[in-house]
Amino acid sequence: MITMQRGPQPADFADVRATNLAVVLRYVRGHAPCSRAEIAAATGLNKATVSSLVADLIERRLLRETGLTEHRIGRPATMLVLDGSPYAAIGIEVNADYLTAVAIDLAGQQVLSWRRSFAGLASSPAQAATAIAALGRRAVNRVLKEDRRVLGLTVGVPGLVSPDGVVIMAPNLGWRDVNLRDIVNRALGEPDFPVAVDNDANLAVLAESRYGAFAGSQNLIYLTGEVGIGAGIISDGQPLRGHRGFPGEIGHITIDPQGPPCACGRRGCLEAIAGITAIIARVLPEVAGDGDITDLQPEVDEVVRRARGNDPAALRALEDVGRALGQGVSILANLLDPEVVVLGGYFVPLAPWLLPPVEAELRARRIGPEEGGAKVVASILDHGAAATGGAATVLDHVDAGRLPRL
Amino acid sequence: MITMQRGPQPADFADVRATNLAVVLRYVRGHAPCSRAEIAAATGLNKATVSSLVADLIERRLLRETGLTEHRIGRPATMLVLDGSPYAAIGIEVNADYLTAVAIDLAGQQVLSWRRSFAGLASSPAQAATAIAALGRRAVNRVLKEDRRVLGLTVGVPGLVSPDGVVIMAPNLGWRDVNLRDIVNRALGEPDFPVAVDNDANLAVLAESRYGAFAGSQNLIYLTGEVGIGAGIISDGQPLRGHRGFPGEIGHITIDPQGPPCACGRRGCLEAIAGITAIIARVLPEVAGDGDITDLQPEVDEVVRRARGNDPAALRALEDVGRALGQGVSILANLLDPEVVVLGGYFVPLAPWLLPPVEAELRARRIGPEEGGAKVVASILDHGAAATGGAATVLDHVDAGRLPRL
DNA sequence: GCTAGTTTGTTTAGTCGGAAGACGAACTAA
DNA sequence: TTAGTTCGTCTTCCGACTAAACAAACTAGC
Repeated sequence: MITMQRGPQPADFADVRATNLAVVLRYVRGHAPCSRAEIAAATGLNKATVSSLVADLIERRLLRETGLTEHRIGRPATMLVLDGSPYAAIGIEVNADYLTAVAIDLAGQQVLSWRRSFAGLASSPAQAATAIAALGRRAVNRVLKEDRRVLGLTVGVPGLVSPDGVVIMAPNLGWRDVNLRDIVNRALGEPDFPVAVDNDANLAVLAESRYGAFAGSQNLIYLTGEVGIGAGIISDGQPLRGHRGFPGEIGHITIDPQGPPCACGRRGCLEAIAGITAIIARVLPEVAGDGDITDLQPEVDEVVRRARGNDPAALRALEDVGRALGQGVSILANLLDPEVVVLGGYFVPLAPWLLPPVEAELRARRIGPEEGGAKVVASILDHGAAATGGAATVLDHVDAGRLPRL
Repeated sequence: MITMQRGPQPADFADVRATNLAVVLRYVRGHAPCSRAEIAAATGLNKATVSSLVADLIERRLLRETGLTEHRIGRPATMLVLDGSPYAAIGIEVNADYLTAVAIDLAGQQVLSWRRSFAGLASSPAQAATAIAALGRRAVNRVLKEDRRVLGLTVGVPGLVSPDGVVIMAPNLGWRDVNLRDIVNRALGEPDFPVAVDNDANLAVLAESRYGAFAGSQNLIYLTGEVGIGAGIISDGQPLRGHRGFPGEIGHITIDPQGPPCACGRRGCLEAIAGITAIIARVLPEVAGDGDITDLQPEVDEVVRRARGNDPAALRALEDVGRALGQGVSILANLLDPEVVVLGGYFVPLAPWLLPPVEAELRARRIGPEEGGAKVVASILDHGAAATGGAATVLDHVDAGRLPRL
């Protein structure tokens, strides 16, 4: 099927070829190992065409033959698998308290995963970009040392990012109007692979739709459970982009007009109730108020410890938080009708206590029929979801037909 | 550009042809009258190809030559325009208090617009379907009498509609699990054109994106201001569908936990504050409470009269309603980043009093930068927006390359 | 009026890529 | 050994776009 974009975008043979190459590539991604005949039968493409396409993909080293089937009637089939090895895509995730770098090969195998601490708010954008570029350069070198070509590098940032890679604002990093893509691109020496910058929730939801528990879902939402709460939305299989590229700002929905004050100046925003700092302040009042944002993992661990120990105050607090979160999720579910809402970030370790009130709230506020309604689950990806998504977005271009030339 | 769907969807020459036919058709729709040479220059297609495509479209009577240019250097160009006349698409809108039928030709010209009263809640689904089919049959006959072929008929219903045309629930009609598409299709005698059923907000937003003040926008939201409040969403030029096909349920967001009770059992839902019956109850307490839903236009007219007369209670009530609506719009704007939110239905006559508080609330709750943020406007289409959208959705299939065979 | 220049749209030849079907290869079953 | 089955390639054909030449129809200017 050929679909239309806004402007006049005529199609020609190159498009047909690219489409069919991508069809074969994606079929093998999902059904490896498989034979040419199987691909032809499943896709409807002619056997000869599949042979030609596969030859092309093998020549580009995107596919590899991997032996014959045996003990079957008829001529044995030569099986095909993705050959991820010659290529890799890199994703880097910027957070208020740490950086993550991930590289995955074409087959989706993680070939690198690094985490280093990072003082986001304490760094100027230039310093931060230097740190990001340094991490990126190290990742690139590592990948090159393994004889892989780098297909692209995408940076995820918790904030509003314009389509051309300018960070319009990132409150938790203290940035405004930083052209991060250009800076990183220059710091990497204008490499021959594309450098992109995107919102962390957008990237995380992409990772979730590829490698999460509901991989393959066409309609899912990812909630970042970090200092702020943002939503990444995949609708009909495509990331929702919006007019300016700033969708997913759900953190400042008013949940309780009499609730705690929020940094935005209002009271009772979702973020002010269910953001991780708000949770910590509520459960661990004794450590709250020191203000500076460092790696919050120790505090989260302590919250988990208290909940595990059935500390009544902690349990009550988490139930309140879960109800608030459930209200937010209900709005998302009724408005966007997703198949699943994935809770990410620091919500993951707290999920055993958050999920029941979230689900109760969702049930109570559901408009549509029960069956098929939105499920809520905790992410099975770790904190590197946005970084993984950054790498996945690079692979998406390949899957969509932009094959790397040899 | 060829984009990918979920499954393996190979492309071949027919797809290329269909794509390019649609490219030409859509170019002429947007730039008529224009010449073949102009189309070739603008689209990048070869002149010979454009000639071939245009010949094809003329043979199908989708385009028409309309004379030559004069007084220009060089050979005069033969101008092309859309030839809407041989075809028409029909849309029917079901409301709690009336039915609307609209037919438009391929050029987007309205060729028919009827409104008849209809007792939605008082009718059984079978009776209602009979009424709908009767109206549809009359519209079809009228169109056929004008020597037009009917390309399709789409019915808009205020409720949850599954992709195969089953009305899962429509509270304001009292329907549950009604296979309206089959019923109407049978009542029309299994015609050779497709019959579809869709949610009214989905159709209205489509009409808005084609014929409204922001026609052509790729990211817009339409709020139905009827007895309930639903949202139709167009994102990246495509209607947002959701996992089950039930997006846009915004009416039961909690705006004020201490607000008036809602039919859903909670308090202070958006619909319970800003739905048209709630507005009437607030501004005209003396007429409220009679319960049965008839055509509400007289009551709305009275509300407008009082607001025009600067009745303080009415003005205060409308400002409160506007603020509540503004909260709902803010959630939409921050979550989906639309270019514009269009207020429809009974909100249109009340817009002069609703828009200022809505905009104030939106400004106060805006997360992203000011410039380019969501605008809020009243629809310039009348109550038949969903019907017009129903017809437009039929034309969309043509524009996407599914040309009618002669 | 005639010629040069310009623009339009068609014609012709060429290329590309997928479809259809024949065919050889390589296996199992009997 | 033979029949049957399946795989993958080869050959032929066709449809659709491109490129380039060309005819048609006009204006401008002498």
